[in-house]
Amino acid sequence: MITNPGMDLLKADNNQPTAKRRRLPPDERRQQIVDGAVAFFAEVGLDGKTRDLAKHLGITQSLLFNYFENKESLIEAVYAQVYIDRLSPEWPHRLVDRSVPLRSRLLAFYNDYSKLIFEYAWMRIFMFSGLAGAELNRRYLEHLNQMILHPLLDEIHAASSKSMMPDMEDLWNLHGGIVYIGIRQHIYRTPCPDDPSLAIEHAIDRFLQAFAVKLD
Amino acid sequence: MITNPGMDLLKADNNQPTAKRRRLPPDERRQQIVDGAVAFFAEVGLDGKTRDLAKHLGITQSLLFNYFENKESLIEAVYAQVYIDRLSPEWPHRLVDRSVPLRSRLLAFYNDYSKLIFEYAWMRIFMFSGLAGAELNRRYLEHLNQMILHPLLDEIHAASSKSMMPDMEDLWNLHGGIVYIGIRQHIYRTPCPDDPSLAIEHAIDRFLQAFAVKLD
DNA sequence: AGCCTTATTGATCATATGATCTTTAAAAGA
DNA sequence: TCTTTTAAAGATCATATGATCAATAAGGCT
Repeated sequence: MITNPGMDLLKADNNQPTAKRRRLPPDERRQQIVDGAVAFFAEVGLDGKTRDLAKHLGITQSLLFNYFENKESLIEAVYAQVYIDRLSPEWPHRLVDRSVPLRSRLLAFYNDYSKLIFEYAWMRIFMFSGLAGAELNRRYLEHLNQMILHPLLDEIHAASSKSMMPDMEDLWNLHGGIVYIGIRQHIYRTPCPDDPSLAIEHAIDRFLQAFAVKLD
Repeated sequence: MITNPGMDLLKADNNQPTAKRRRLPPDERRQQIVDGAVAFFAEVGLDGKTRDLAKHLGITQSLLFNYFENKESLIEAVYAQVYIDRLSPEWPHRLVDRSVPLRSRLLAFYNDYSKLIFEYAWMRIFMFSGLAGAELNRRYLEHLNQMILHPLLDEIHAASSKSMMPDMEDLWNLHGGIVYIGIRQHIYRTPCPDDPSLAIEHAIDRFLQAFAVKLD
């Protein structure tokens, strides 16, 4: 990586000889550390080293421990920052609002949801913590199951022909096919459509068509 | 974890006071180390410590460096073991064999493929190495794309009605929805069907139905 | 049984890493 | 301007970790 004199801030390898010591209000500094930690751990994983994070932030390593008791509690703060309010509380209601066509509700939800999760930091930290066995992931997925997918299944049942009814596993398949776009993009870094909304729309339409829900 | 006097071999915390030193032929020992390393790194990630691996294997840490120059080359061997021959070379031919109904080919392929990849070590090491940015992953996915998905798209085009033709992104959606079962199972360790073949069958049928391929 | 080869061990090194603590200086108030 | 507070830096510690190497003993051979 070549040192770029124009973009000094937030670069990992900050070669600035004497970056003047800056005093920030504790809350502000703490938030800066958490934001930096989210980006940093999303990049290198939760085993990332505190010295590297500090360099990335342009502060000393010891300062981190002024704001967090230990590395574990720093990662807790990262989790909190990333997981909090991912699932907008209005969706459980909007999804069952039958004054809106089911297809529209599904499209609106997944376009909204994909904007939230198809994000570098979220996608990767979710995967890192999942691999690490974090209870948080299972809680999140259970919450998604209860608050979103289960109500959604009822809605599709209500709208589908009696001969072909989806079960929860079918719905997870729809969900997984959509989420997989984000995995390809941010985990595998493989070529992906810039805008996933068309692929999402097609996936939803195929799903509804299979259960004889009319596409209006 | 309780020490179980019956199952002494391969336990991580091997409390056996004096496990007699055993001499193995180098090839055999090397293979034992690779196998253990696959299981170990799949469990804890590629940042797993060599001392822990050695304990897991019931050998000394220094012995590892007798068989591998350094940790990196050990991980290379793990990659090789896990990635080699995952994609059976006969599939590119079987998938385009039009003497067999398309649906049957798809079902056969994904039932076969899912058996290969819905495996703890494969799934997790693929994800760990993907997150680490390993070039191997992209190469694998590109290979999958060229050898499997692209021919498959042609087959579906040949069998589908002219009005609705899937594109590559649709096919990735089918693929992703299926792979996601393995992710739920082995990455998130979330409740999953014991046998994924029914879910796979349904996903394939929905897909084919959407493109007016007759389900015989 | 005794010897020889070499697989395996145990001790050890250099560096990396999380964490602590004393010292320094930025910014606010008098 | 001087003082005071405390955010931030710098030095340092204890342990962890990848890697090395001389010493040991398992197992084959005569």
